[in-house]
Amino acid sequence: MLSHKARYAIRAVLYMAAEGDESKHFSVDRLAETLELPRAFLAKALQELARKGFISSLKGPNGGFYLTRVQRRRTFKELIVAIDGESLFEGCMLGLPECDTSQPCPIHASVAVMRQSLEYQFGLHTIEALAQTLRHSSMRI
Amino acid sequence: MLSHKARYAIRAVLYMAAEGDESKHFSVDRLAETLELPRAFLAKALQELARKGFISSLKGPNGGFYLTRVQRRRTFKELIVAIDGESLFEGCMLGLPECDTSQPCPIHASVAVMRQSLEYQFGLHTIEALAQTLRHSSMRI
DNA sequence: CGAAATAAAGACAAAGAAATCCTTTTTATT
DNA sequence: AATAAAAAGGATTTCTTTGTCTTTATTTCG
Ligand code: FES
Ligand code: FES
Repeated sequence: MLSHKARYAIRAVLYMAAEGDESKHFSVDRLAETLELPRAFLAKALQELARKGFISSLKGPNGGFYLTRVQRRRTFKELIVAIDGESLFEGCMLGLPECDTSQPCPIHASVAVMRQSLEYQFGLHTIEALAQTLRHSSMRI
Repeated sequence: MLSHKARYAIRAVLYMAAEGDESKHFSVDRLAETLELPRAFLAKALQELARKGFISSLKGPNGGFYLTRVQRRRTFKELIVAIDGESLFEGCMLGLPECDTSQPCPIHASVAVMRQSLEYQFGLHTIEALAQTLRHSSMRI
C-alpha cells in the first residue's frame, strides 16, 4: 500500500507539522530517535522531499527540517504521490496497460469506487489539517 | 497495492473461471501465452494457490489448472489475502504496531473509510460473480 | 511398457527496495 | 579562523520480489 520510505517520511512530516513551526527545526537525528525510524534511510526520504519542495531544510547548527505555512497547505495525497508515485490513485490494479471505462478489467468498477473514497479522504485533507487533529487529540505518530 | 504475483494469479484465476469449467483445464503454458505473463513465475503463483485450495490442478496430458464450483464461491478478498496477506485490509498504514480506534494514527479514520469501501467491494464479490461480468461484457483480462 | 504432457519442486539470477556507512558541503558559534 | 552541527551526496550492503532454469513426480495414451 505505502512503501516504507513513504511511511517514514509521512510520519516525520506530520510530526514536524504538529510540533514545530517555521522557526523550530528538527534534525534527522532527533526525528529518527523520537519516531524510532532508521536514521540514514529517513534522511534520504526527507532530503528527497526537500528537493521536491514539500519541506524546507537548513544546514548547520540549529538547522534541520521544517515546514513553512505554504508547505502545510499541500494535501496528503500530494505528499504520497511525491514519494510513491500515482500508482495508488491511477493505473489498472491488475496491471493492464490502460485503465479506463471503455475497456475496463473485471475489478475496474470496484477499484474506481475505492479510489473515489481515497481521493476524497486524502485529496481534501491538507497536511496542516492532519497536524491539527494530531495536536488536539492524543494520537500516536 | 497488489504485488505482481497477485495480479498475475488473479488474472489467470478470473480467466479460468470465465472460460472454463471443472472439466476444461488450462496448462500454465497456455495461460501464460494468452495473458502474456512470465510463464515460470505464473506457475509458482498458481501452484501456491493450488496448495492453498483456491484452485485445483491435475498432472499429465489434458491436465492443468481449473476451478471447482465450490472454489468459485470464494470472495475476491479471500483470493487477494491468500497471496498478498492482509496488509491491504488490516494494520496501520503508517506502520504503527497497532491499528485501532483507541490510539489511532492521524490517518486512521480516512483509512477506515477507504477500507470499508474495499471490504464492501472485494469482500462481497465472489470469483464467480466477477467471472460472470467478464463473460457477459467484453472486458479485457 | 514407453513416450509425452503436465504440475511440482528446488536452485539460482536479476532487479528493486530498504538500510548503512562514509565523505563533502554549508552554516552558526566561539 | 577553528570548531561543531547539521544537511547533502555517494558507495555499498542486505533483503525481498521477480523471474528463469533444471529436475522430478504424476498421469494419460498408444
Ligand atoms: S482497468 Fe483495471 S482497474 Fe481500471
Ligand atoms: S492506526 Fe494507523 S491506520 Fe489505523
